[in-house]
Amino acid sequence: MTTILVVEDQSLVRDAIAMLLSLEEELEVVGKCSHGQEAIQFLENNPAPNIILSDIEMPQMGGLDLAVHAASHHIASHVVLMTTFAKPGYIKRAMSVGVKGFVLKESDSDYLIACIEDVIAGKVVISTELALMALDDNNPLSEKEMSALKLASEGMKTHDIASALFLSEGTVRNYLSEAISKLNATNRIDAARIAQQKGWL
Amino acid sequence: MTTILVVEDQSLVRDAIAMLLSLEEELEVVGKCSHGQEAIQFLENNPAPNIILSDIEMPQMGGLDLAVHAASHHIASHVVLMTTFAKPGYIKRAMSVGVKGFVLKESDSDYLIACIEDVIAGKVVISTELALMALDDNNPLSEKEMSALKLASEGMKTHDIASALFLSEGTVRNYLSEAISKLNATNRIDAARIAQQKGWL
DNA sequence: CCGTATTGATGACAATTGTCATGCTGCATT
DNA sequence: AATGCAGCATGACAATTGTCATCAATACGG
Repeated sequence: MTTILVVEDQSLVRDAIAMLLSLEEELEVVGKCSHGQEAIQFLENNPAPNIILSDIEMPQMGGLDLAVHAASHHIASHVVLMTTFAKPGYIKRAMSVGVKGFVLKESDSDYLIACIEDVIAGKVVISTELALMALDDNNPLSEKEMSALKLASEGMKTHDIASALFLSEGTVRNYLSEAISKLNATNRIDAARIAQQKGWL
Repeated sequence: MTTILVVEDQSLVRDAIAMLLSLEEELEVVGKCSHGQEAIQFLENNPAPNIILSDIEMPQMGGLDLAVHAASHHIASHVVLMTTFAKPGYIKRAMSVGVKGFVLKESDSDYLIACIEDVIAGKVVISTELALMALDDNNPLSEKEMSALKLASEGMKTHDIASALFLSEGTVRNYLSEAISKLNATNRIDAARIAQQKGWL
């Protein structure tokens, strides 16, 4: 019997997927959480499930951060992530964090179940389409540029970004300028949009 | 027996919800479509189901347009819409188009099933929370301000926005300034973020 | 018909943002 | 050691963006 923890913020979807999985003979849903924080709570108070099936984009804490937590706390669960959008950056980050499976919500339910079985059997599952996309994903931004752009996308002014990153305003403006030019954007808003779309923030 | 057509673009979610519903004794899923166009095809070639359960945001054709089609073609189905975010504008439009139920994906599966039963029983179902939200939908932005903000959020420069809206640059800057102040934002990025979050763009 | 809000539109001015030239590392190549 | 290269950091300057006072046009109530 394979035990599964389902993490997904929309309860309708969470319930539906949990139901779908529990109809399978060899699968058992042992927990349902609505975001990463809740999942961590669950993991602290319960034996590790065989599979943690989590959405990526969630309020509070997303699936990638949950995977990081699981890895760093030596939790013996395989992590499988689901996502609506195929953002190359997500895939790379997921792989580097030891995620075992990556499923698009566009794919159908049979695929999800097959994926879980394969992961239990020791495989790492990711659709070829996604793998290719992750390969030619050459994020040109440096760490600093990304962090500056991230803060800018949240509406912070140059001055605030500068003090948050312990830099002078000029430096921040330079990073953003670099990002704008590397992404062929017209301004920081545009740059942030492009980077977010690729999953780089 | 109540017959249902499920319309939702993410197949994983579509399959899961269809499964969830068909576990109920008195419900029968007679069709699954991935967007409005497909649903219209289905309706042309099949008897009208009792319920059309559709997502709102979909590629090709969304749930609101599907509801319009159903109403104007005198299709004897009750339309129930699902949505991720509670955007007041959606609710108002849905009601004016004769939609019988409105369910957030945040709500749980029992609620969805209860909602379907109530709609079949002749009621119009919308959670109090949503109804109130639609009522005090105090969007402080004017049409012009919204359109300017929308374009700004896509990374356009003042100059481009001005020519797109046939205004002078000064006017555009003024609209954006108004929007920034009304939303207590620090700059246009921040304002766009806030407005988007409220579903005003 | 007249005051008086309200809304749309604008430019002057101030503040913020974007670009660029310039040093300064450290690191891999030659 | 010398060279080239990438990232980091900065300030000067130019361009864009935000604020504000102002002026029409329209609407409303007396």
